[in-house]
Amino acid sequence: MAQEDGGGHLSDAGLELGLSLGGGGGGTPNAPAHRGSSRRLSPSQCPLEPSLTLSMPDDAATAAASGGGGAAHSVSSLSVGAVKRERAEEADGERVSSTAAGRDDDDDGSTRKKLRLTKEQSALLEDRFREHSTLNPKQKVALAKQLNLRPRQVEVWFQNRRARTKLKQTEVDCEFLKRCCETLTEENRRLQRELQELRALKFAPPPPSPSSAAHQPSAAPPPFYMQLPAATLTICPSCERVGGPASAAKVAADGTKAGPGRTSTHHFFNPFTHSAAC
DNA sequence: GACCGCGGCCACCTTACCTCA
DNA sequence: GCTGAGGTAAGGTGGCCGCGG
Repeated sequence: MAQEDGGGHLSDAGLELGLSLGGGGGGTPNAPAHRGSSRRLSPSQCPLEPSLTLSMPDDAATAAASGGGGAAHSVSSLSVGAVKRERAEEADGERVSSTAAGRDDDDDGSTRKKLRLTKEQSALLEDRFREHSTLNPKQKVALAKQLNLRPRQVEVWFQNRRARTKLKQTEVDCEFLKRCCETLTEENRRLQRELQELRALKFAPPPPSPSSAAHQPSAAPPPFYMQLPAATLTICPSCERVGGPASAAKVAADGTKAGPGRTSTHHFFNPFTHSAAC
């Protein structure tokens, strides 16, 4: 699939994330086709429902180097399906370690004890996460051994860490979209005012001198789309026009574009939903 | 080659526990 | 000491993919 990050790499506390708007994806050491690493966020996660997808950094190269893909499957994994085995073994007393919080002998099996990772363990896990947001089974086992934890704990930590990162990223994205929305609203208001002024001018008596007709909106700030990064101006897939607010503004200004049967021809390709209102 | 079952991994949601104000 | 909020380890579930029969 060889998906690329859609751009917008944001750094979050040193964590590089690929923010893929709509078609993103990356690579994981374990997944040859990078399955599941780029998922649509549920609407509940973002009130603006931009249908964002987030992707983790592309680790394809390192995956190849570290025996990812098929090789990863050859290593006996200790996850989910194996977790049951692992837990059964643990129930039999074959605990690797749960000494992280100094509570290693208090488990009667009925109550769930919360173990806290030590600072050193957390720091090392963070380091590894910065390198790769996912682990292949070999790395997992090695790291678990190094940290004196169970592989399952390392796996869970990475899962939770990814979730936290994604949540944080979602908040950032929502904030960005909110600002976009506000700016566009303001821009729309400004254009409406400008349109009203131009209409008033049209029906007004001709000006005595050209200089007085210089009712230039040049004092106005540059349109919003001029302030947008280039990545937000995308090509509409259906009509292959440059999308984004620029096209919408162009169409709005050029009334001839709207035919009899087409009330509005907005070539505003929304990069978040991949839907062009053409 | 298509189909099916299985194992593995992941995202996502939820729960339970811990810490702190 | 009690309480509520926030953080986080861990449990559970469903989906996707690769592999082998």
